Amino acid sequence: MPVKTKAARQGAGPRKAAAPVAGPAGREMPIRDFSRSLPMALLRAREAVMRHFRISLRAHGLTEQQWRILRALSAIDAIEVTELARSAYLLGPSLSRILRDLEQRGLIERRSVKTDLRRGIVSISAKGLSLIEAVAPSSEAIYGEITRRYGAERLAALHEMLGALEASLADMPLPGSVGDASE
Amino acid sequence: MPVKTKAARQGAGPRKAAAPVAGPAGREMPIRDFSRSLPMALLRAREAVMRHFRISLRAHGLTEQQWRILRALSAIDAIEVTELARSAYLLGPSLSRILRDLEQRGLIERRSVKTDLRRGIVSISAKGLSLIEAVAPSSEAIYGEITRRYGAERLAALHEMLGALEASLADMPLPGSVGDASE
DNA sequence: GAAATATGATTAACATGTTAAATGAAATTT
DNA sequence: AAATTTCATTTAACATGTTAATCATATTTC
Repeated sequence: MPVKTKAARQGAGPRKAAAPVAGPAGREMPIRDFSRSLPMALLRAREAVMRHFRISLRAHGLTEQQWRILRALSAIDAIEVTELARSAYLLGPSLSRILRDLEQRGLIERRSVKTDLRRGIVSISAKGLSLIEAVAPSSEAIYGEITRRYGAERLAALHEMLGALEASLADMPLPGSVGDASE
Repeated sequence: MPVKTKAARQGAGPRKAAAPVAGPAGREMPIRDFSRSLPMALLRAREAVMRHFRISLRAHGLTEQQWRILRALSAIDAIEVTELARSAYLLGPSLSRILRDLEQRGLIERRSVKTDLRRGIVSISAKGLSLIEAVAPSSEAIYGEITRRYGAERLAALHEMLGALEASLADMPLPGSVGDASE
């Protein structure tokens, strides 16, 4: 019988050192454990929220990203592709693919700027607006229930802290820029 | 049943657009704007953090998910695939693909449980451990700088709030379960 | 005003997220 | 024991994330 392989449930232990210490496997653990990983905590929290919306969106034939785009478009008359990418927080290539699909489905409309043929302009169609109005109620209901469970004030505080985190790192230099001669 | 299907009461917060109001385009905005979207806020915060780590990982030929797996494996002697999926927070199919790749690269080792040939056992190899030790320093440095900028206490508080959010929604019924006859 | 450069958008290539289905093995039922 | 069901894992199919390359149009430079 091999070692007890059920040591996977980390996180409850009092081990907190950032320096290498002996782990359950007897090896040195060069880094903090998962429970202290910020990206992981953000990912888990986001997934806990999103799995509720995903079901609702899927019932309407929309992915999360498609919904973000339609939502962004519903708030304005028209917008350039680059601007839309920022607004919906998508990378260019993803947006490009999704717009192609949404256009084929008749949910959006496209044209180009006459003074600069490189730029594309996107707007939501009547059909797209209808779809949003069809999805919005359940989406709002889910958001309401989440707010009720977590608490409106706590939710507002979380929003503030997330925004502050983003702001804190906005001007943090990326590795590989100046000062890192390890390459 | 679970959620009140009427306009999610905005609670105490400064309500902005719980009910449809006219937006910049003159249309009705059926839902809250992006800046108040919790999934979006979590996504943006996570990306603000991850973009720093991604560069470092990429320099070592690793993706974020591959790193999560190696990290989880480094803390234990061996682990079953299903358990590893929970530990690294990956879905089965993703894990399956990544393990195949990591094994071909010699970073992990696999075998199967003799008493149950369905189950696979995974462990990190010496080469995998070396890679972790090579990546860990810059990873820790990045984490340290993030902590310094955001503040250790604030970071701990954020962790707590994220965990609480996850816990709040753990038993929240998903749409489509009992009581929702809107389909 | 043509060549060089810069910019907006798309395409390409590969990795992962997500859901459904298939595969193979063990447990259960008949 | 054979048939069925359950379980662990993998494969399949499609959508997106990510980086690099491409294409067309604009701007700059000489």
